[in-house]
Amino acid sequence: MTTAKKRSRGRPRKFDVDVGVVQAQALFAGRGFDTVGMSEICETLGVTPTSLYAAFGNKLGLYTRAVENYANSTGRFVSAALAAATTPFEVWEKVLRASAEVYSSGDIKGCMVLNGALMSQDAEANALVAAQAEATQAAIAARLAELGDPDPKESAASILVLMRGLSVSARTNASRNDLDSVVDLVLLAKR
Amino acid sequence: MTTAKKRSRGRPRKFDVDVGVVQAQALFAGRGFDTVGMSEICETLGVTPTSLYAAFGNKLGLYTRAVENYANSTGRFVSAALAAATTPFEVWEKVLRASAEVYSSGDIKGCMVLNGALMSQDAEANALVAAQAEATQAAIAARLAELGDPDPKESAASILVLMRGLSVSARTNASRNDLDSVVDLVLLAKR
DNA sequence: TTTTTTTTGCAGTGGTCATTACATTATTCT
DNA sequence: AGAATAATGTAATGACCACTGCAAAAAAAA
Repeated sequence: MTTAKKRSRGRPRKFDVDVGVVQAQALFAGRGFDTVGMSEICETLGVTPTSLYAAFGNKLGLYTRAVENYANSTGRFVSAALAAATTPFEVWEKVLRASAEVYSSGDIKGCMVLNGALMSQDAEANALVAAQAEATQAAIAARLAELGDPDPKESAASILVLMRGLSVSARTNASRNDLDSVVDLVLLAKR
Repeated sequence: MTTAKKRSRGRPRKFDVDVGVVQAQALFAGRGFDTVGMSEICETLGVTPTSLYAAFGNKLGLYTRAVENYANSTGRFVSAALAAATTPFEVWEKVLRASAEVYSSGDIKGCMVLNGALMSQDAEANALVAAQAEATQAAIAARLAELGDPDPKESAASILVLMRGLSVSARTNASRNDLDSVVDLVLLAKR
């Protein structure tokens, strides 16, 4: 669903907006909202502040695009896991296993949304990622309910607590094996 | 072990350094290293920048004192739990239950050390809390080894992943009950 | 009382932050 | 060609950042 680039009136853009969002996403995912400077983003994208603001409005606008893009790319693994699960247990299994894998792979560790909630003092930026996390939790609860879980809301809340642990640990120091061990342990209890 | 306040030469301090550390700790614990400004700390303590820098050197010096103070007060619950445990299972039980309780009580949710690692871009501040977290993990591993755990290092790593999940969740949105549910689940597996 | 030591208050340092005014340039529509 | 539109580059904006120079003030030591 890459945006169709139809030429409109006026001077053409020097840079690709979608590519810019992806580059900004990488910066924000790595260090959160506050500590990534607009000047740094400008350097990375090879664009002047004027152009950046013309394209995204302000920093929060760009961050919003970045979070949306994350949810629609990397973050898709959750809904994929939910779709693949055929029992409540499989929801736990597939979501947590995928989390451990996704969060510990690549050069930026952890989840942009879950980690982002801790990394900012900006109220609006926090609200953005908080809403995203809540939506994910709600989706998990809905799927669990569909599959007959007796207490889908509590289960979904627990899964999110565990995902946060995996995400933050991946970012700080934990190995892939450390994450898998925790998942194994939890699944042992749910079996 | 409150520092004995012996009068030395020179003009006396207008503020109590130990009290200042506690107040600064509250600010840092709530929002991390970067986003708490020295000017804000000055206002809170009722002190000018000059006095603050005379007392603590620089921002990192004050943060260091704050983290140390946290480790020696709130953070003591871990070593207390370790001392009370008489089996490897009890290490899991007492550490995780105490974590859920401590992290969800008070007005500042979560652990200053575990959350702090995510909240800063400053390399030295990060190294400080990372070292503190590693020390805690090592202490858990040592106690597990003492009590005959077959793989104390992996167990300690898992416990820290779970503690991070509890801490971050407490800070973002989770209820006490959400945290307890996860602990119950894990203990079920370890039983 | 005078000297020494330490902290204080005031006012600023250079630097970085997100954001923008202004004029210019490149494109499409008429 | 000429008007309309939307991007561009240059250069700056005020606000805030951690941090400090300097002189006055308050205590102990001489």
